[in-house]
Amino acid sequence: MESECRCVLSTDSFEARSPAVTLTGMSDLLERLRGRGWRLTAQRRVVAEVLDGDHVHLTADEVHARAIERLPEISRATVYNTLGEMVSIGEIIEVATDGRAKRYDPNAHRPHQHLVCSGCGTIRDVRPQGDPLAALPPAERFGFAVTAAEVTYRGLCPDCS
Amino acid sequence: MESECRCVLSTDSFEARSPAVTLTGMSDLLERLRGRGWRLTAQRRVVAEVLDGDHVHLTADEVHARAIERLPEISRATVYNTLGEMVSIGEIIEVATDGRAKRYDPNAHRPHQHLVCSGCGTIRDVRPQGDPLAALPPAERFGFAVTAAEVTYRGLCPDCS
DNA sequence: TCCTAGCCTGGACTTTGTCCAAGTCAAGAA
DNA sequence: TTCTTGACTTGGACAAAGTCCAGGCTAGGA
Repeated sequence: MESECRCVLSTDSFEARSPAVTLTGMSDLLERLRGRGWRLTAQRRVVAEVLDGDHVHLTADEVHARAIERLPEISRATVYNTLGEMVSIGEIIEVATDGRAKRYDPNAHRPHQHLVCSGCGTIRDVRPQGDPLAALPPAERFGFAVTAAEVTYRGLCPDCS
Repeated sequence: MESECRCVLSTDSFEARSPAVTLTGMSDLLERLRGRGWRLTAQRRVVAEVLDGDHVHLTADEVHARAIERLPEISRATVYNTLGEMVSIGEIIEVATDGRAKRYDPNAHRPHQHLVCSGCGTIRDVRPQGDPLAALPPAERFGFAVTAAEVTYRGLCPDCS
């Protein structure tokens, strides 16, 4: 279901490794965090590493479980705090596709929507054509200042259908 | 967090409709439930009554609170069970707009989307133009059999902006 | 009126998320 | 390099939302 990320490197090796495509995004993230005056702790580094990749939509608990593999003493509270902070500064996106646990999407700097499998829950990032906001006529806005539209497409993935 | 917002007048005043319309919808629902072989208990009747109306998006707890006013001994478990059953047979819709408690929307037989105030949480039913599904090109479907698209518009309501 | 499958109840339990006091440490200053 | 300090982390308690279950109740058919 969840895309298994093969980039399981140690915390230390992380910033020293070659600039592979997936890593660029992460270095950018860590640099941006430092630029905001964040202290770069091992915990924050690990949370950022765990969230690296495309089509990554982990719950806080999943992030914690993967973080523990690299940094066994990291606490649940720290994972929640770090995720919350990253969301509040717009570095990652909170996704609520099922009314259960929130999921966290590191792909915050490229506008996209989500395609969810009704069978297994797999989520893919997708880019529909046009601007979904444009489909809402003024008469249907009830005086709201509408600024965003989130679309969740649903269906069965190849494995479930 | 729930609406301090005065733009949510009473449910009834909104579309200036006649009371008859409302009641018809409810009778229909109860009739449909009976038609499915449901035993019509006082508890189910009360849950259906509480959910009646336009732009109604209550949490399970809110449904329970209102149900208790009419039937003090109704239990939380019964409310959850009844809501779950109504959702599973398609008579009401589950809405997850904020990653907190699910909300329940009785307007299941008219296709619509939701407009949510980022300030106070108020939710309105809206009808965008066109079919949002059509905006997702085959190349972006990853082999999924896509069957539905849920759109959540966000912005500030007149009172919050 | 009686019977019984289906429904309801209260409470225990799980999952998800928040809060806090006390200890730890990253990074700038000396 | 060492020191200092305020930001960060920890573990545990707590809260909110939802699920499960044994036992009692009842709608509706016989």
